Parts: sequence; C-alpha cells; structure tokens
Amino acid sequence: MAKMKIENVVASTSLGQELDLTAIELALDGAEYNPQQFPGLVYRLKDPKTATLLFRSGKVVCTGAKSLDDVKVAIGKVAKDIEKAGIFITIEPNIEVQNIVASSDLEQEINLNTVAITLGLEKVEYEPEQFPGLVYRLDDPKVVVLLFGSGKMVCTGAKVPPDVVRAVDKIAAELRAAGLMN
Amino acid sequence: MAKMKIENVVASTSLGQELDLTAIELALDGAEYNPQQFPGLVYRLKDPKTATLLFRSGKVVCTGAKSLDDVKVAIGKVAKDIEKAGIFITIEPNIEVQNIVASSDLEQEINLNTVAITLGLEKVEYEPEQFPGLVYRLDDPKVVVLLFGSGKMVCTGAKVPPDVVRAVDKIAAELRAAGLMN
DNA sequence: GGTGTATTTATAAAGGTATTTAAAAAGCTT
DNA sequence: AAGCTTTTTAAATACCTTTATAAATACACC
Repeated sequence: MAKMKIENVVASTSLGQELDLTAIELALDGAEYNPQQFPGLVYRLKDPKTATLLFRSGKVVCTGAKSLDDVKVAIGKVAKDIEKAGIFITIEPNIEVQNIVASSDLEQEINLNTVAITLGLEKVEYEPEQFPGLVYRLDDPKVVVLLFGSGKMVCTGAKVPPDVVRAVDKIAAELRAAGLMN
Repeated sequence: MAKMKIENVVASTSLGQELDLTAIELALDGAEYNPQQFPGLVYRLKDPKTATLLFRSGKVVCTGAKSLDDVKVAIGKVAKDIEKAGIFITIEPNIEVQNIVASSDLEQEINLNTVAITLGLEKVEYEPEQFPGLVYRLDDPKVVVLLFGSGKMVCTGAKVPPDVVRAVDKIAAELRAAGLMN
C-alpha cells in the first residue's frame, strides 16, 4: 500500500452571484486584481495557506490546500471575509475538487533510462535534459505521474485521494513485473 | 587550524614558442578552437580533470586542477599530447600559480546580517538578494573570502595554500573577537 | 594609442530562476 | 476553437548570481 502525501488541492465552486471585483479588491486586505493581466482576483489566506481566485461571475477557484477539509475551511473564510467587508453573498457549499497533487516514494533508486526503454515511448516520456522526471500517463485512474531517479514520485490530475494510491500501486506493480524495481 | 580543501588551481606557463593552434586543434582529440570567439584553444584532460588554454604565443593557462602537483602533471600531459601529434615543443617547467580556490567550513551557522552590520560596509559586502554569500576582502593575505550562512566558506585569489589557511584563521578569529561565532 | 569593457576556462558556496504535470476560472489574441 | 494569461504544489535537474586569475583578441571611448 502506497504511502502518499497530498501537496495541493485545487477546487472550484460558486458564490452564486456576480461579484464587483474592484470593490472586493479594496475591501479585502492583500487582494490582487489586475484585470488587464488576468480576469480573476487573487486573495491569499495564511491559514489554511491557500490562494483563492474570485471571478466576476461569482465562480471561485481555491488552490494550495493540503486536504479536502482545508479547501472547505478556506472557501468559508474567504466568503466570511467578503461579507465582513459589507458585500453580502450566498455561500454555496457545492465544492468540486478539480485536481489533487500528491507526492509518494518508492524508497529505492530507479534507473529511468531503463524504465523508458522497457516500457516504451507509448507509455512514458523521458527527456532528462529537458526535465529530470519521467512522465508516466495512466488511463485509469486518469492521472499523470512524474517518476524521478530517486524513486520519489509526483501524481497530479487525481480527483480523489484513492486515485493517487491506485496510480502509485499500479506503477510500482508494473515496475516490479518488468524487473525494474524490487 | 583551519581545515581546507583546494577546489581549483589556475596556473600559467609558456611552451616557449609560437603555436599553430589550427594544426593543434586537428591533432588533439576534443580540442576546441574558435578564434572569433576567444583567441585561446581549449584542451581538456580527464585525468587530472583540467582544462588547458593554449595561445598562439605559446602561453598556456591550466585550470581545474585540485593540487599544485596536478597542474604539473596536466601541463606535462598536454605537452606530450602535442608532441605525440608531431608538433615539437620545448617544455618550459616554469609554472606560475595564479589563483587557488579553496573551500573551508566554520562548522557553525553564522548570521550574515549581524556580521555585515558589526564589521561594517568597509570590510564586507552582503547583498543576499543578489548573492547569498557575504564577500570578505582581506589585504593580507590578499584574497577574497565568500562566507555563507551555513558557516561554509570559499577563498579565492590565493597564490599558495598557506594563504588560504591564514585567511580562514584570520576571519574566524575576527568573528570570535566580535562575538559572532563561538 | 591608451585605458577600459568583453570574450573563455575551472571551482566551491547557497540562494534564485527555469524546466514538467494537472486543474478550474474569464478574458484576450490568433 | 485553441492558445495564452494566473494560482498552487511536489519532484530533480540545469543554470544564473558572486569571487579570483592568467592568456589574447575585439570592441568602445577619449
């Protein structure tokens, strides 16, 4: 069973109404809003350490959370901060996780050149002078795993934590079956 | 007494005669010569791992050696390789060390901000956002020491190994006298 | 012509940057 | 419609920053 650590959760929701981002920029301390650069307003919380993007449409994107619970806490705090500033909104708790980034460790060195040759270019991409990690794309779960020579891995694209565990276990099994790890 | 490790020795000498760098480029395997880019020819040895620059004038610069002996060995090998290629030269053993780069370690963390403030801008330069090391210039020996927050140091500009030891001891003594290290 | 800059090589230190992957949002440009 | 903009995050590489030093060229500047 793979050990893994969630490093980042990206989730979206909606506040159910149009937002005056210019007013919110003035009301929220530290808010960054440069519409000519990007249409979303960026608002950061120290705890949970997150960055939330607010859009004119009322749609919200929360990034940087370390757990699904933290996403809920962060969005709740952002909504409260907006209301405290006198801008009343209706909190819609319908939060959709869009991406989970997690790290894991095979706890042994892996020869990526051998992996790339053995598994073939159809399954993996490995261009060490461009990036030190081997890119491993899975169809089920539909995630992308970056595998490093140290045995450390990064899994991204997961929608739920079990996706990460299944992906890591699947790759470990495939490497073992091919004699590429013990 | 400071422990130190010589990381790089730069030395120069002369082969005593004009060199046809174009002919040498063809004769020496791996030689790089791009006169429009740099007037010297670059010739690398695997052992001792060095890069030697050969000039039309017969002047030679050897870089990368880890000891003074390695410089002699390297220049001797380069001369032999040139002669093996049928280009006869007279080896002039007058090798002059131009620079010794060495590393050392105070084996304790140093607060560089405090060092910079205490010793003053006349003696040291410290611009952490430009470079993480503090630049410490000594007049005797005339060397420059880069001091890092980890306590690790780099000494460059030395002509002989004792310069490095004296520099490191001098700085350690000054830091101790100022209460900046134990 | 004489000072300056730059070019190249090696080397350590420890910060910074970049590289790659996924995902949503909304607005702009092709 | 596709691609860029922004935000976050891990992994491990390369490369940048700084210092000294010789060599011989090409530049610029006065």
